[in-house]
Order: sequence, then C-alpha cells, then structure tokens
Amino acid sequence: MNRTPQPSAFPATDHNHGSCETELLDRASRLFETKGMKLTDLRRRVLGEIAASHQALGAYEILERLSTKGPRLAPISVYRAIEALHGAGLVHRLESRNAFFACHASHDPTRDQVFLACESCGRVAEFPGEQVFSALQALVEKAKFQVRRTVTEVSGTCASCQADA
Amino acid sequence: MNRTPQPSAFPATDHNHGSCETELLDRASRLFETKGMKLTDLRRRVLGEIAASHQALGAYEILERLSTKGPRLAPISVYRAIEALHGAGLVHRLESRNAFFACHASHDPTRDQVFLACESCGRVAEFPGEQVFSALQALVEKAKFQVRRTVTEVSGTCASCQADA
DNA sequence: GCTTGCAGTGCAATAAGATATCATTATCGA
DNA sequence: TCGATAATGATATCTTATTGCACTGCAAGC
Repeated sequence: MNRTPQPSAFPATDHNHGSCETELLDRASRLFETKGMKLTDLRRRVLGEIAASHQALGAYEILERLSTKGPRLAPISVYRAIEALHGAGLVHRLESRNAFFACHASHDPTRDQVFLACESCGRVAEFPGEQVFSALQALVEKAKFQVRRTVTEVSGTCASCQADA
Repeated sequence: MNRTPQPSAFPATDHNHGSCETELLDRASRLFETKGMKLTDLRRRVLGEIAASHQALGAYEILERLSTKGPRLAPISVYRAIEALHGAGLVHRLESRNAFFACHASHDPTRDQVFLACESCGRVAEFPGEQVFSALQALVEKAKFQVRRTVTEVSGTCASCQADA
C-alpha cells in the first residue's frame, strides 16, 4: 500500500487515464442530475480526491487530503459525501479494508462486481464476474437464500506490482 | 438481526444442534493441542459466547455478554482470544459486518468459503462454493492477479426467516 | 412576497472497532 | 531453579462511523 501507483499499473477494465477524471466528473454531474440530486462542491471535492488517488482511500484519509486544501471538515461531512457518491454508483466500498475507490466502469450500479485489490499499490480493479455470480446464484438458490447484497473481494498483488518485485 | 434464531433455522451444512456446542469445544481442544496452543479459559469463554449466540457477534458485543458473567475484560483481551480462535479456524470473520461467528464445518482452514449472512436472524452459514471459487480463479488468472485472500459474503434473508415473514 | 418543505451542510459529541505498549503471570522443558 | 515462551492484565490511543440538533439555501405552491 506504500508504492505509488504507476499510470499503466493495474488499470480498470476500460480505464483511459488521460481523461479519466474529467470523464468521471462528467458522469457524476449527469448521474446526480437524473436522480434529482446535486453534485455539490463538497461531493465534487471528495470524488476528486478519491479519483485522483487511484487507490482505495479510507474516509479519514480523504479528510486529511482535503484538509491540505482548505478548512478541516468534520468526519460526518466526508461520510455524507461518500454516501451520496456511493448511492450514485460513483464510488465503491471495499469492505475488507473499510475504504472507498472510484468506479470508472460505468456499469449497471445494481449489479455486483468482483473487486481485485492490490495490497502493494492500493489500487482496485473491478470486473463483472458473470461466471462467479452465476455460480453464486446457483449456491444461494440451493440454500433458498434471498440475496440483498454480495461482497466479492480479492486481496493480493496486481500484475504490475508482481513485475516490479 | 433482532429476531431470535430458531433452533431449526438456517443451519450450517453439517450442523447438529443438540450437541453442537460440546462438539465445537471438543474440536477446539484437539485443534489447539495439535498446534501446541492452549484452549485457555478465556478462549473457551469467548468461543462459547460466539457459539451460543448462533450469530455473528461484534467484538464489543462479546465483551458485553462476557461482562454479565464476570469481571469486565479489556477489549484487547477479547481481540486476542478471537485472534487465536480465528487462527485455529474455529471462528470466521464476517468482513461486511466486522463480526465473528463460529465455524461448525470442520473444513480445510486454508480453503475459502462462501458465507451467507441472514440480516434478520443474524446467523451465518458457510459453504465450500467450489464453483464460485473456480470461476474466481479463472478471473484472477486472466488478470494475472496473485491472490492472497478472498472474501465472499452474501447478505440477505435465510429460508426460515423468509418463511416467518 | 411569503412560507413551507426539503436537501445539504456545520458542529459537537460519542459510539464502535481495533491496536500499541509495557508489565505481570503461568507453564514447561532444560 | 532458571530461563524461554505463551498468555493475560492494564492503560492508552487510534481508526472508523454515527447520532442529534441547528442552520442555510433553494424551489414549489399559495
């Protein structure tokens, strides 16, 4: 988690680095608008911080980073912004680390994804994982379990960090 | 999470209720012995509390419950006991809830399992999920990702809670 | 114009989860 | 009995997350 991520390292499925932040903010405005919500300054700043890091950041880490650029916020403010961004599908939560990362994939937000989280560079890639989820589907059906939410997270080392080591 | 679990509700794969706690403690002694560790009083009490609840319990919840039966422990004591039990494969951690539950399954501890966590009764069932993990395996291989650990958790409603509703 | 409602924010406090550090005790083999 | 190691106790602190209440700004409806 200490190594600075390389631009080319462990990119998300359809991640174009040059314009990814602009694109993300564009998508954000549109998404919020269609939901009758607003991409406020606070939300924009929080999203920007997460996106710029190219990592999964804890809420207090985001708080710290924002503090270097303005007045110190209360934790709750950051959490509220994250909640809004999460609800809009712009950021995902990595349960195994209590951290948040930007979603560049523009996938169906109701659809679960497989997250691969690199312990070396801190980046997270997401994949649709259809095979995984259909196997899971079969499993829960057998158990007659009614699913509300699925968490599928893999921790390890991404290809480019393996190469570096 | 508020409903009292029924004896017959959402049992783990090979879970015989009548003797499950005794069996678990038996298995615990044996496991600790083979590892050159001890099933101390503290560890036994923590394991007993988790097992008796038939739910996923937070560390501080365990602390509370133990406090009703003796002197109040420091959080670290509970965490250390949990760590030992977890290391022995006797309890699992539910990442999506920061909680711990007893493992009745006696499976290979190095092998990941799929956890189904009921939001109504708080119980957790575990399954080998071979299909799921082989699909996951295929996915990470494609991404050339080196896996250290996998978290596969499903939240929802178990069959018996669905029936109750 | 008002005023009502509501989304968003600010602020203070605290709950909940987890770990660091150092001291002390228990156990067991040499 | 000594010394090494495992386990626990005690205190403090850190990280993560939420509750409650007050205030602001804006837009719909009168």
